[in-house]
Amino acid sequence: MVDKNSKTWSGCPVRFGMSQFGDKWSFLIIRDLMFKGRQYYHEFMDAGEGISTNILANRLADLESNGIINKSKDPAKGSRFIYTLTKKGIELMPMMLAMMDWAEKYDNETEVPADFINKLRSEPDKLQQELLKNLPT
Amino acid sequence: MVDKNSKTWSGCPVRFGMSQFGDKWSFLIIRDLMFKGRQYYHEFMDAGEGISTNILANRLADLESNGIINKSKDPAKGSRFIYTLTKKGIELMPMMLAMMDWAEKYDNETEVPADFINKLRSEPDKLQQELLKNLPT
DNA sequence: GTATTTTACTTGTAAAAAGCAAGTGATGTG
DNA sequence: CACATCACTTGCTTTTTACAAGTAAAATAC
Repeated sequence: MVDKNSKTWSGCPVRFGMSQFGDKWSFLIIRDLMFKGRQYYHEFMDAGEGISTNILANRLADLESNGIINKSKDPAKGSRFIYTLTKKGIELMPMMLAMMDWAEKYDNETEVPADFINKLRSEPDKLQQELLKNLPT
Repeated sequence: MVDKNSKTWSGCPVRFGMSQFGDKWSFLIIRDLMFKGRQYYHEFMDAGEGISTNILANRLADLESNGIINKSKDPAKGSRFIYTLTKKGIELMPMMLAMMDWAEKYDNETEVPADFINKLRSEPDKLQQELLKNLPT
């Protein structure tokens, strides 16, 4: 029996994962950081998903609090912040790629480029290395 | 721009995935079916997670509607139903295993057996075959 | 054949979370 | 100094989740 009102839901990996990043907006933020090159609050806002400003702010705070993303002042422009994935966040990549692999099979209207999927299935480690290289640090 | 009020959120794999199974209770149901050998409504209720009956009923209906699980009458006892993963549901296993792999690193209180994790990392395909063999059909 | 139990829910309501629109404050620019 | 940019906060509404009680179909006991 777990105390479902506690925050971390330790013990079971699925339950723990859900408590750390397990709602759709968090998944989409991680997607944007990991694959879309987005790193500013306004870029998440402008991703076209329809998120509300208070929800975005809240999710970014949760992800930072859980150690999945890092928030720092933009040295070039002090009025904005740069969000990046931490090591803990970057290590979600295998799970994200597995989700994309699955979704490509079952979404009739997927927009994932065919060569991305081909590479994901034929050379997964190489694709992951390339994606990791593209991440800002 | 997507219509976030529509149900399927096609196009982006992460968004699509979230629309198909993307809330914590759905993940926990899939976990129970995939790894815990649970297949009846009362078994999900008794898993000790604290889910409400209307939420469980609603999530099972959604997962069935999305083609991820199958619901059928128990031939041995007509007053109950058997839930099983469909092919579409079973193919979520790589993602679930990747989530478990990640969680084992970051949950200080994980209860996953060490030999399960060792096998997941040293012989992932073999572990998956064994898990698949254990699933009811 | 009837009463009771089992199993899977449904219903009504309260609490919590999500979402909307407007507003605020720190920082930058002209 | 006025205005723009950027990242939120606030107050309120709507939706979802959770709680507790109730219902119906099927099985079991007698």
